[in-house]
Amino acid sequence: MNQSKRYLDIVRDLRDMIRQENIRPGDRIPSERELAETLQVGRSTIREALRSLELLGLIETRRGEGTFLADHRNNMLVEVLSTFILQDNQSQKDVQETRQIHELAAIQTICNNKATSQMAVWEGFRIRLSDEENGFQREDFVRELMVLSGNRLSLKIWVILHQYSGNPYNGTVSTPEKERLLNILAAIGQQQTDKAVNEFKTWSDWLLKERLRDDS
Amino acid sequence: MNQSKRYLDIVRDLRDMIRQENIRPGDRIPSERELAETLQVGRSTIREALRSLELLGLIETRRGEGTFLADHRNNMLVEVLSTFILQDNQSQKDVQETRQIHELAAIQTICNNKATSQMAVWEGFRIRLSDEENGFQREDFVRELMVLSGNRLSLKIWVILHQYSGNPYNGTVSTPEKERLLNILAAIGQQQTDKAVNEFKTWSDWLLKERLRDDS
DNA sequence: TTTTGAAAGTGGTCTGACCACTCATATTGA
DNA sequence: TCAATATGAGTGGTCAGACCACTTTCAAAA
Repeated sequence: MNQSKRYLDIVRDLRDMIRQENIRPGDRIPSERELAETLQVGRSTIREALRSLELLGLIETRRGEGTFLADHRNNMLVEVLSTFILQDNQSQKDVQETRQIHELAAIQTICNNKATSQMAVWEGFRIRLSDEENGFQREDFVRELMVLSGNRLSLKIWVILHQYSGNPYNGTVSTPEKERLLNILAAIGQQQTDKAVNEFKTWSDWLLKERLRDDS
Repeated sequence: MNQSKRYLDIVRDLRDMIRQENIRPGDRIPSERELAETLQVGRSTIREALRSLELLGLIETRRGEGTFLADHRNNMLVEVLSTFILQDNQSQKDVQETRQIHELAAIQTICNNKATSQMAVWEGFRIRLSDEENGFQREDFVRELMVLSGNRLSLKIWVILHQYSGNPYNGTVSTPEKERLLNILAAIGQQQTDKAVNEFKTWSDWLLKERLRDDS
């Protein structure tokens, strides 16, 4: 009777359609008008369903082209949720802490895995650090850690938190920092997990303190 | 130039409005027509934004009554996402991993803090575990960990991931589990951080494996 | 006083109309 | 012939207006 929320049915129908026709990420799904015709509902109802799925990052729409099943690797779910979740108390401390949680977990994962701990990219960082000329971007290093940890969700969350943190790794390393970073890189290469984690934490905490001092 | 997606702006506007006017969960937000008038957009655009937020479980609409800010208990989000996203093993793995990252960080924080590690609530868990009659809900324990870690952002992320994970801690502990948990509780009480973390990880991993076996 | 029912307000849906944009194709110009 | 251009079909983005179904309110009727 009161089956309110027809757009929810549409969401279901879409899911089934995607399943049945084996539509894969990146593929195009029928146009809004076509779906409205097929499912016998108004176009606005179709759009409500599609917009919902879009906000969830499940589909992607391109004006003039069509609607596509999204590669959920880049979904905005986390972003949307964060903007809502972080509304009340802008507890910067929580954000910083949580960001670091993900970073430490990443470096731990990397150390515990022989393949990732021995990657050439670390040697590359070492060289760039030793090169006096070359400005070493902190963020490149940390982002590499997050990427190589292999956890895409964690990476996505980190990116958001990193932005919220006011890009704490922005800028190039100072001379006293270089030694610290070389230590971390060495620990990674030798799979000394605890040492790498601790050194990183020390560096990260120190950096944060510096930044606070600069602001005031 | 024209940034498409007006409804995304609406989402932002709504967030700001909710924040500014201090609208709390359960409170009513302006009607669709009112919002359309205020924000100078068509009602259908407003609806697209609202429907998106509804699917996320952030608002709740009742025909004839209005739209309300939701309590964060809605699990439609989980249902929809699990049917769309979680088919992918890698994603599933990422979610589980990320959830555990937050849990391990929480238990570590608790152990490192004398106040939280000595709280009476742990003694309460010990008693409940020893009591044969009393069914011990795993989830109560883990949620307590997350809450007492003091990081509200981490807690909120965890709640979401926990739902995504298919409530891995659902149910009561079996007899062989009790010893494991008692060990964890003991380690917490004695502030043996590493031990607590490792024991917890072992338990969590074991639980996950059990669950996978049950499913197949 | 209690009951009833009409009115106002709200979300749910549909229709039809434009607009802005993309892309494939036809047309034009060299 | 070939390249540049114009055009038209198709698509998502948005709007306005119209009903419908439902809830609440409150004044009129019993």
